[in-house]
Amino acid sequence: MSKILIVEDEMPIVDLISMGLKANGYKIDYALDGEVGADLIEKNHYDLILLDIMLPKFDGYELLEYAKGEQIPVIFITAKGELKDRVKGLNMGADDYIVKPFEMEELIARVNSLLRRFKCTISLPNIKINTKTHEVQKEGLKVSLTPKEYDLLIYLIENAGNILTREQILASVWDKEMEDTRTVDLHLARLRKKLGLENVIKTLPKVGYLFEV
Amino acid sequence: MSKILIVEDEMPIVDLISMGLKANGYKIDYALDGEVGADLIEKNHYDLILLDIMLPKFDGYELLEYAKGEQIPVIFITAKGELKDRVKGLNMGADDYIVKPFEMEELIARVNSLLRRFKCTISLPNIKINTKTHEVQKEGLKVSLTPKEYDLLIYLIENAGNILTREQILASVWDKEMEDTRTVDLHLARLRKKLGLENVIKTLPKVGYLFEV
DNA sequence: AATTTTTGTATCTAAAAAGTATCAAAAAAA
DNA sequence: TTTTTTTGATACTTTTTAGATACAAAAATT
Repeated sequence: MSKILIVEDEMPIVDLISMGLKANGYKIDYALDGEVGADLIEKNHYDLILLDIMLPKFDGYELLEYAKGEQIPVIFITAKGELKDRVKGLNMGADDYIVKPFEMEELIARVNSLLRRFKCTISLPNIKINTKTHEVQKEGLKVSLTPKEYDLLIYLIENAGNILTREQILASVWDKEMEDTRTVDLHLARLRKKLGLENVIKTLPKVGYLFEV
Repeated sequence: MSKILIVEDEMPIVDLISMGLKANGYKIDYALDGEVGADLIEKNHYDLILLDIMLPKFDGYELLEYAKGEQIPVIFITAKGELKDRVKGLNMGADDYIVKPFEMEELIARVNSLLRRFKCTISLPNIKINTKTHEVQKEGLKVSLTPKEYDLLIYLIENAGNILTREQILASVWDKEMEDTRTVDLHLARLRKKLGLENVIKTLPKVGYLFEV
């Protein structure tokens, strides 16, 4: 389920958008000003941001810059007539815009389309994964993973926040029963090393592993 | 995603066009005069050029000639009434024209249509393919591909950016089921060699191949 | 603190996969 | 038909990957 952040200072509009998107299966957070927005972006992972330009605290452009730094797709919300804003927004890297007042259908269509355009990438702090090409980047640099490593990584991410026993991992990634070798440990070690995940993949002694979110 | 070059000296118009096209998923570069335009064409690969006739440095016609040398489709932007220009432009090989001031919808429709129409030539960095005659050029020089090689190349391009397993390739290009020979590898190797695609067609061990975009 | 258990990791080898040269069959062209 | 071109099978080489083992380090237990 994709998570969307709405940054918009008019609560009625937030409600409206939020309602429409929730009905379409999206998970919504919102911020009423830029500061809270930046904060939320930093603390959470969003798949898309809906951004009003006219914001209290700091304006939409700053937030846009921030969001693009995180490579999150952004749809700009602009008032009618604010052509300048739209141009500036798109030039700064916004991926689409929508003009107030807008139809909910249109918004949803644009959100769906943009997510489709973007969704082939999983982003974690420092790490980016292109699920289409299996390309993995660490701090912008390509890291080449073997298929097993890649599978393991995806499995860990899918189960991020859950404790995984070696048996579970072995069963899911290797399709094997109980084994009494260091295989799982070994591959986890390689992942940790290659991607600098020493502090993200936690070892729970006598229990298993945990990919922290 | 197609890349479009706008060559136009009035920034507001550039902004306007740029905005409209970006929102439709095109990637945009622009040049404010003919010199920069020629430069960009030389350095990058564009799928289409939007070209104003009245340009500083050298005029649109020169640039048009240059663009047509590269076989890139061109839409001319003309001011109202300049019938002469339109005729001249079309005679010189422009593929379409649009009259200022124009509706964004119209421009987008024309761009879409022209790109569709021109799709009989596929251009990649260094490589040009005429899908009508099946002629393939590498750095301007004809490279003769066998039918299988050609089919394979087209298939790869159509699926550029996606991982293709040997099974998929075999199924699509050979219309065969699972095989346990080096056939696919062999043909890939021949393509790589003939077209210098060693670094474009990636091998993903244990997975398949990837034509990088 | 000493011991035991568990986990981390370096090294090495087997095996799997991919690259490629060669050659013969099949298809197309002459 | 003969010749040429295209296709693909085979065999061999090189590269990559997976995983076992052994030992070190860390954690848990006594």
